[in-house]
Amino acid sequence: MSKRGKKVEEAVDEENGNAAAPPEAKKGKKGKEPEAPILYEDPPDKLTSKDGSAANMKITSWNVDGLRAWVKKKGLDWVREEAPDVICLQETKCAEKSLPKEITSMPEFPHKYWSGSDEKEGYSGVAMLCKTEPLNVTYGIEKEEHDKEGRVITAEFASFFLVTAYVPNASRGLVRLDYRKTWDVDFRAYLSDLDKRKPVVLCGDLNVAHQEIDLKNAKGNKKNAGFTPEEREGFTELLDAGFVDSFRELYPEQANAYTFWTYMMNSRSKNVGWRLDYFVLSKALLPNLCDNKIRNTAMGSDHCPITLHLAI
Amino acid sequence: MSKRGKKVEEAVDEENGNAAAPPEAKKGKKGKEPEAPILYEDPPDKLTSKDGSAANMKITSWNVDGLRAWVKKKGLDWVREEAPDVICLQETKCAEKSLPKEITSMPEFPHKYWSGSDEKEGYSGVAMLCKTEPLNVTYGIEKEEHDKEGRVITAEFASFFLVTAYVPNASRGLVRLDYRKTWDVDFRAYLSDLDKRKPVVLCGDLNVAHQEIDLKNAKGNKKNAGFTPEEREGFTELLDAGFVDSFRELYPEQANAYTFWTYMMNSRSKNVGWRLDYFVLSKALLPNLCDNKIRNTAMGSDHCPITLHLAI
DNA sequence: CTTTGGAAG
DNA sequence: CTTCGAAAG
Repeated sequence: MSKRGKKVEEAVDEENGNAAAPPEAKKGKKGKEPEAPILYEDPPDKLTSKDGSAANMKITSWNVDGLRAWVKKKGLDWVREEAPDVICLQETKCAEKSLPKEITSMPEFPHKYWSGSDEKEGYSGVAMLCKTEPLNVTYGIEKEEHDKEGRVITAEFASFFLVTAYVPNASRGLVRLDYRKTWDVDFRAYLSDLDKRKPVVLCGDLNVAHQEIDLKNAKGNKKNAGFTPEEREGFTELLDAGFVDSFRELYPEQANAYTFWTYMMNSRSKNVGWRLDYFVLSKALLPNLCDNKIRNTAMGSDHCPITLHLAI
Repeated sequence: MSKRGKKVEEAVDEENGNAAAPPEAKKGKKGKEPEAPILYEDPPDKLTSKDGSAANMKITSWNVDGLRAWVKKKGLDWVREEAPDVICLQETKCAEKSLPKEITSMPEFPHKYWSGSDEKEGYSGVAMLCKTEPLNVTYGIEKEEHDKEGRVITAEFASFFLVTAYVPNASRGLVRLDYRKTWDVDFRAYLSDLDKRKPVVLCGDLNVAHQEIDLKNAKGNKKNAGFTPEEREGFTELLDAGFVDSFRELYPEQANAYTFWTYMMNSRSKNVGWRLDYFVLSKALLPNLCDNKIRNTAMGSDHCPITLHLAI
């Protein structure tokens, strides 16, 4: 009577999902060859920019995959320890009135901004918590059709715009890839417009692994959400518009550095992951870039947090 | 954006639900008077019948409110300790193919019978596990319209029929009370027919508290599922058809003896409960009745198990 | 309050 | 595998 045997679910993942099951993992199941996982250890924080200026702005971004569950799993303790100036959260999946008071009352961040899905409760949603008050805060990307799912918050600071985004997933079977393409065009236009006014820091779950180096199983995922040519091209076009992927800028050859691992098939313990979370900077900010950390030991979500150090 | 603030839910319970919030509980909230709960301690098992015969048949019934969760909460450890000859389970909410192997492989009960809902997965469902093989086992009550929700299993033994039932809940707002009345009529006819052939032991969640003594908050629940005049009358009519409520037969004045406590409002710790689970016997079995225990210290569900001792 | 299957990731 | 809201109790 059950409609979801284990085998059925795994089959779906392998065909359509972004589960990232590598050939090795599948072999391991049948032929019994565990294969030692290739882990990634993030190096110590570099706290100076290229020209030697000291980092003085720390921004963290984390797709929490359900704010309430993440709070229960002590996500906020980690944030307190990390102590960024701004913490950006994606996939909060929580209406404002249902927010746990552990976070709404957090004194470390007196300035808190929330955006949730208008329609589906418990879907999407982003947040930005700041130590110091931004000059201005806006929601969405100024396009009606994109601004009903709580995906973008923009904060204006003295010398830059900070944009946090939860980019639409193209979904199983790529049923939402067409919409995603439209989003990519419009989002890029939005960022380019901002960039004309002040340099931009974009952070969040951009739901794409840009190059083969950015996920474990490139070969098997070319037709899966997050690694289609269309999504990858979208990211390339964003960079071509005058932005840089700060992690890749700093570590051009670093493989096995991921920010997301599906909960399925023990992917995280095997480091079968994807780099989906980014700090993308206006080129004008390159001199201010100190480091882009991947905090892959922080638990509480299927994504890990990333942290940007700027000297600004 | 959220549609379920705490206040809204409680209001629903108080108006329509069988939440059994007593006036005291409500007062306690506002006026701060905790009120010491009146607990019930089940007496030691009596293992002889009225005429002095020794108990030799032990039957346990438990509404597990989700077999899989109940197994995780060590319900089977309790069953092993109790060691009945037959264990009857209600609200298994589990298709046969999804049963945990901890129970399907249980060697103590080589003879296992399952009945699940044909339509809604994870809804209703009953089971009967036996040490010795019944002469015959049937499912349902021989009425098409009632037999699609996995509510009844009947096992024929040498000297009696054992019927386990999960009687339909009249539901919030009594939306299913009309159906329940039909059920009560047809179920009674089914039991009477069986009774013509051999005496009957009926056990399970009959989803009615018969008299005021059978729940904490009689006054407040007269319009709520489980204590409407119609449901109570249905039970009376069953007794009038030649059956006895074995617990009440043995303990006619015993108040505060309940088998169900809503998970809401800490009802169990306050013993704000209902007696919804019964062993109902054909009158012919009265000489065989030794005891009807209420195992209210057994945890793992919002119901507790009950155990019948027969000398037969 | 807690369980379940279903949508989504 | 895990989140969430929905239906049900």
